[in-house]
Amino acid sequence: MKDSPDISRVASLIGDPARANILTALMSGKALTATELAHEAGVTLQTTSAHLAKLDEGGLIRPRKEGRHKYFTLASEDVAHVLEALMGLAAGSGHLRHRPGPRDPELRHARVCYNHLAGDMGTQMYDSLIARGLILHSDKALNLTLSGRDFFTGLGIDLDAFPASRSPMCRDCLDWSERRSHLAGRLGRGLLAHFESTGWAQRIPESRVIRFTAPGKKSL
Amino acid sequence: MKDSPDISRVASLIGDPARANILTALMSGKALTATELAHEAGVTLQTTSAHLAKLDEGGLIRPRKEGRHKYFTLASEDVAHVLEALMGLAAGSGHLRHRPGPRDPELRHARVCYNHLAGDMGTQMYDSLIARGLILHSDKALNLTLSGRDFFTGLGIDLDAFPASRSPMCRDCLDWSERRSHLAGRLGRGLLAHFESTGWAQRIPESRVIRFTAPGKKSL
DNA sequence: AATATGCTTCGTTTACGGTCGAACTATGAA
DNA sequence: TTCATAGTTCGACCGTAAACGAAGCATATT
Repeated sequence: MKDSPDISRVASLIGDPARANILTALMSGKALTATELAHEAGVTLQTTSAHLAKLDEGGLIRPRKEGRHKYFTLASEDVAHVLEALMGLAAGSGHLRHRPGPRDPELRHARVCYNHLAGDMGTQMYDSLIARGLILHSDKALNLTLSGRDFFTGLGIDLDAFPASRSPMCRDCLDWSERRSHLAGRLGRGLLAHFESTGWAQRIPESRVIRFTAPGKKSL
Repeated sequence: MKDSPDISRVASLIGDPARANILTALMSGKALTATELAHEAGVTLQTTSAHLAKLDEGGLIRPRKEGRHKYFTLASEDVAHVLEALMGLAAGSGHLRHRPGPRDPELRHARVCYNHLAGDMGTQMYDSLIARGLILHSDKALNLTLSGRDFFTGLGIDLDAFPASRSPMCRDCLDWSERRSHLAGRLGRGLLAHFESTGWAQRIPESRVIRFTAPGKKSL
């Protein structure tokens, strides 16, 4: 009767509106403080503190103390993956009670999904990388090819400089808006960081929208 | 402030223990009646009826009236995908309060995940199919190759006989136990059905365990 | 030291939702 | 028709947890 992992614990954590807002805000990949998250969630700091404690205890977020601030990030890419999948369901199954405001088309076009590029631009880039043989779907997961390695180093991206965390180099993540894969993983994060540092793209503050500049559009 | 789809609605639906049990039971892919689900969930029929109404209203399950019975199934593969992803989080993030009972290793070895094969056997089969060039990762998704088409028809599986639903022919779905991809989609369902009809495998009643017979093990 | 800022803990209130008993509807069997 | 089984609806109860005010720590800044 109790054979599968206990879904309801995690799901009920995400199920509270305030906590869902917190997690959605953290999908940007930026580390946010408790007060910032309180503002995002629309509740006071006290209740936010309680929520953050529960999310931490549930393993969904990871705290980091820095001076008198406490920064929070999502605990892993798996969490981000689950959240995107849930957004897909929520967007599909009616109940999209956010009327398509002015920023919505921009969100579908290009947005940040836990520090990598998502939306229409994200899936286009993913397709292009596959078509040019720079990344490859091997047995189990996505892998970087040799020519891909050359390509990215030629672009001025130092692949070995990435922190050697346990997260894979390449990973696919599916969009709730496009319902197709885009590139995640260390390479996905590195690419977006590169776009920003070269001025090809910039994040719009207080949202997940990414806007590409004119020179940035020629990269495809 | 309200730019992404509303996650909390869906998540809170899954967040209730009784409903989570119901959804987990439906992961077997079999259509179950309200009373069966009530038994699964451990609550009375009245409350189950309320839960089922909410799950239906939320678009997670789909009812089907058959005589005086009412059968329920998951609404789509996307729902199953989200549930598996949640199981992955729940299994990873501590709190696996189901002590590894006798059936647990069997579950990790081979189980049914919304009518297709999952677990160790599932990912092995997936890898083997890819390695032999029978299915291919193209731009966006998984595709059946021509040689794959021949192979399966040679095996006695009539691909065109599958109901031409909107769900894709091939699809990858990731395991909570193996943390790797296995084959889903119409082909995945068809293969498992084929295994059962030829006597290579059989489902263990009242669980998601699949047990392979001796002749079935030679198929790899 | 003194003050300010960021966050946590405590205690209380409040409200929402899960639960079941009992009565009602619907479909099938005798 | 009558009885039985499957499911729904209603109403009331109850528990839990979300929310905030107020006070308590902790880490800066002056």
